[in-house]
Amino acid sequence: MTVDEAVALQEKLAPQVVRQTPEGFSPRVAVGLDVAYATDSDQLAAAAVAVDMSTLDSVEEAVVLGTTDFPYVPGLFAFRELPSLLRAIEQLTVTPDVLVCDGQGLAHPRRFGLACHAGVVTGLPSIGVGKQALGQYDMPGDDRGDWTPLVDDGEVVGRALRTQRRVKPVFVSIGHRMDLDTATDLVLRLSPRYRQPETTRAADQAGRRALAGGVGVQDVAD
DNA sequence: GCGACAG
DNA sequence: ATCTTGTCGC
Repeated sequence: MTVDEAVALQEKLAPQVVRQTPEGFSPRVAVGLDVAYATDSDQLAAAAVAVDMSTLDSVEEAVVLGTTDFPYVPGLFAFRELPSLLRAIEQLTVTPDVLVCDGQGLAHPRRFGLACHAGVVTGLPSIGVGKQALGQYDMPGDDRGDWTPLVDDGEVVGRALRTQRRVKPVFVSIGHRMDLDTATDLVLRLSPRYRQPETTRAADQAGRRALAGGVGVQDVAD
């Protein structure tokens, strides 16, 4: 796929994003998505880790090895990571109630970041949690839970959210079948101790673990 | 036109 | 994203 085709696909799928959370949404299983890259090759490890929302324990993880077929282009991030991430999600035996992506959702120039793309193609609710913002924002207060709107082109596309006192904020935006308040609440619940959600941390670790040791997918359930 | 630009 | 251990601070 070319850059132009990728942009065209985003513009075509963006209208399909549902900015409303399903009735009675009460996720029991949140799935964290992240990709780790090898230093000396084009190999990557895409990880999908299912986390129990009540205990925040990992209940299952799937990692798939792949290669980078698409270069890193700001705005087209999903075309680099999503193909492998979808394969990882398929390996899970549990059904995700919500996907937690490492990157932006609606906070994207075409309102279709990785989290939106992942949500739309799977039909699952999803949210995006980025470490860097695409857009403008004022620094939120110092306390955990403090937030300010993330604005792009005059539109509120997400929030700069402080998940830990005096720690740099993360940038939350909706992916699909989700609203900002619910996404914010979810991210806070997933981040009781560290800056990033446990879902992202678990997926990050699973990914680099797979790149290091050749040992493949492990089910961490008892 | 120029720079900045999720991971 | 990746190169990387210990260390200062709450």
